[in-house]
Amino acid sequence: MPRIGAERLAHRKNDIVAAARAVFTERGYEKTTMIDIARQAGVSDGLAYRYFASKRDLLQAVLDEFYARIIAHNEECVGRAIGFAARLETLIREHVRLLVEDTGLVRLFITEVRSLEGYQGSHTHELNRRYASILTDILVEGMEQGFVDPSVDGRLVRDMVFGGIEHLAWRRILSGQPVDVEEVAASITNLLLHGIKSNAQG
Amino acid sequence: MPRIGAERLAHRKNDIVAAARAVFTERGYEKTTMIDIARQAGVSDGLAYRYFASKRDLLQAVLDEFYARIIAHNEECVGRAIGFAARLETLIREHVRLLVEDTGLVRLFITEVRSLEGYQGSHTHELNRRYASILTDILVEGMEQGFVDPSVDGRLVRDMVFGGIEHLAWRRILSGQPVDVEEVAASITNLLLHGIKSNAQG
Amino acid sequence: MPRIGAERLAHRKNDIVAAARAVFTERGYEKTTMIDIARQAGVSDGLAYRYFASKRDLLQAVLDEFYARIIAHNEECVGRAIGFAARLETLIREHVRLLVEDTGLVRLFITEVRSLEGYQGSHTHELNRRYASILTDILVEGMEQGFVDPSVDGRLVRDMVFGGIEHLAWRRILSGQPVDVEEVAASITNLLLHGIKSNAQG
Amino acid sequence: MPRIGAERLAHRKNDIVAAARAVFTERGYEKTTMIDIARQAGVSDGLAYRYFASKRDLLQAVLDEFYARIIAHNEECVGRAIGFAARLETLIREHVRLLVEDTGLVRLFITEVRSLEGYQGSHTHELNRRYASILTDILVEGMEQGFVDPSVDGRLVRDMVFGGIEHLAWRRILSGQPVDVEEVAASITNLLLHGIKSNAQG
DNA sequence: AATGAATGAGTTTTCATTCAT
DNA sequence: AATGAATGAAAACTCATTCAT
Repeated sequence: MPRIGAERLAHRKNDIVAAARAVFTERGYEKTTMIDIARQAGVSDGLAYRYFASKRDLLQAVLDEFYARIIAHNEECVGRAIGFAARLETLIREHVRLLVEDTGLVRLFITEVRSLEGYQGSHTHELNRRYASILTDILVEGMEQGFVDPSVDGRLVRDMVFGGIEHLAWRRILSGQPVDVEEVAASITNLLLHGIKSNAQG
Repeated sequence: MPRIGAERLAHRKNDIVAAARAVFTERGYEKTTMIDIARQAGVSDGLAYRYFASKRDLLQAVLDEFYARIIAHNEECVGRAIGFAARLETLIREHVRLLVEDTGLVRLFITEVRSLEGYQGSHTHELNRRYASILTDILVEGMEQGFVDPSVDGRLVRDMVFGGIEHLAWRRILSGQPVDVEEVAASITNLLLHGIKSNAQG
Repeated sequence: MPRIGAERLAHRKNDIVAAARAVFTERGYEKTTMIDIARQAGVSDGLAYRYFASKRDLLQAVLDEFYARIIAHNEECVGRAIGFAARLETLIREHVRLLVEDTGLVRLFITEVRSLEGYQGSHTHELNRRYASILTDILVEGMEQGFVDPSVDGRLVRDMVFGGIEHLAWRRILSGQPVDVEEVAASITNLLLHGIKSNAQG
Repeated sequence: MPRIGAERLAHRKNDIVAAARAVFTERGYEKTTMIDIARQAGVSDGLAYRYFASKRDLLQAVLDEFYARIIAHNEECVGRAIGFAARLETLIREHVRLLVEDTGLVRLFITEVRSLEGYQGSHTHELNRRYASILTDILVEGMEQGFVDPSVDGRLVRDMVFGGIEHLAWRRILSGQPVDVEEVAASITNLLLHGIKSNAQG
């Protein structure tokens, strides 16, 4: 007599992950209790353990879901853009948007994911790799088409783009100033393409 | 008649701060216990409380000491360099060196300092501001001398430099690959100055 | 679907309060630990915190329960007695009985309740007031009926009765001598009514 | 080379007892730390242990000194009064004064002395006995001279007087109202002598 | 499947007491 | 005699996790 189908089960599980995301991003991993999460999900704390073996696993699920979502989103956006410059700016724009709209999740990611034991080789690491490859692919294509200087180190660009935007997002968060996503993305793209050097001097 | 002078006292205090730095950077703030720190310092846990009123205070001390050290170091290095490009590369180089040599501390800083209650307007915030101004000053000077395009947003550059190097350091740490500080600094400086665009296309 | 009903819940809570009463009265508030109480109640220390937010709260609960019990008991006994003298003696008798049977609780009350922060205006204060008013009401009635000298200060009488019995109870406890409640109550009532002065001299 | 004589030694000891009295009475025994006491006495915390083997011993010393003082004071005052009624009122007056002026010490006494292990047969118990005997002696004398009804139980009177005044003092402390020592003493004496019964009815 | 009562190890912090100097 | 650094044994309280119902 299966009264509750796989559908309902998955639904419950999603509820719990959603609740965990909400509380983790608000309070941070350490300061969040399983009861906080359960209450937020409208279930008992015991039930969470039916779906997730530990608090850590729940974090993993939140992070994976986040990654999957942004990879899908950004891949799609970039796929729709045509040409090197447009693709690059699109990715930068969507990444800025992400950081600005999902700061809590990003912070959670940054502070926790890297301390996840066995990160190397983990599913999360693989997702991370895939996310990064969106940019890498754009750069490789750009190089092949002659838009990008062949001496440029793709990994360095990746660090500057993702690290720089992260830093920017935090600074804005702290100061409370709103961010104009389009404008900031344009500026970053421009900076990345041409650097800071004055043409007069160059 | 204190037989144990202020010297020994300060020494002990330094021992405890050093131990705290070591353990905090290895395990993170939340996962570190006062007993861990005390044991590392070779003292009892009770003694740590003679010098620091709380675990939080100890973190503050670690962070402040760190900031003071790097500000002094980088200001001095930059001060010795002559000319815009040299100054910029010097700062980037020293920042890379810092992140690579002190990754744990940087991570601690990033994950904890920003969640410090009352960060805005705090002593730490002021130190942060001062550290950032080293780069800002270089850029302003560079603009005045015509090396930097006037349309460049200094804060954006700051984000790209500090955020990018941070990201780079982390990636290297995770992968365990060694970093050639001089080479990486040169690459970053070059990237920052000229961007990624191919001259052939530009 | 809670399988363990409110009944069981209340039962547990009562167990813990009872255990707290036992240990507090034996060892005093400060010297009692939550583990002492939990062990006495046959539960873990963590569980006590499910029911009471703090050790202080547990004390409050013990005190309130005590007060409620004695107010109900004494009001009922006094209500059944007819006439001023009988009412007065009844209250004195029941108060003596209380002190003799519940000395530990009374001591707890005396030593702790008065140092309770925010005692003034608290629920406990209100209960205290109500307990005191049982005697006050008897005295007022006695005055109206001409049994009590109008110049008598009711509050003073209250102090003599409650304070005196308290003192007596303690002395007896220390010496370990049994107390004949009826006899002592009669003596106190007599003393209170007529004073110590010899009629021969009066 | 005895540089510091017994005199200075005794002086130090007195300083420490005085400091202990001040802090104990203000904060209570449990909440007072040895460092509080040492600081108040202007000495190091280690030194206190040269004079007193433990915190408990220090409490004992404070209590003994207090007892010795009030016994001497009250015995002297009572000794100067002439006649039963005057002696009785004098003792009551001085006891009220004591409670009102030294509330902290009295509270300390009440809350701590009775939990002193081995109170029975202790020096403090002996002092207590002696203090009580001041009143007993007055009553015995009063009986012999026909002022006091022979059926009166001296111990009961003692309880009413000491317990009653204690209760009164606390009530006043809590309410913050000032106490007119002379007036209150007169009222209590009157109540004790004549009781509350209306003459009209008696 | 679902609950939430129950556990107990772990955390920060305090403080009486000791002892090298 | 005097100091105060140092200890370590608690204590209050929290929370991930388990399990009877």
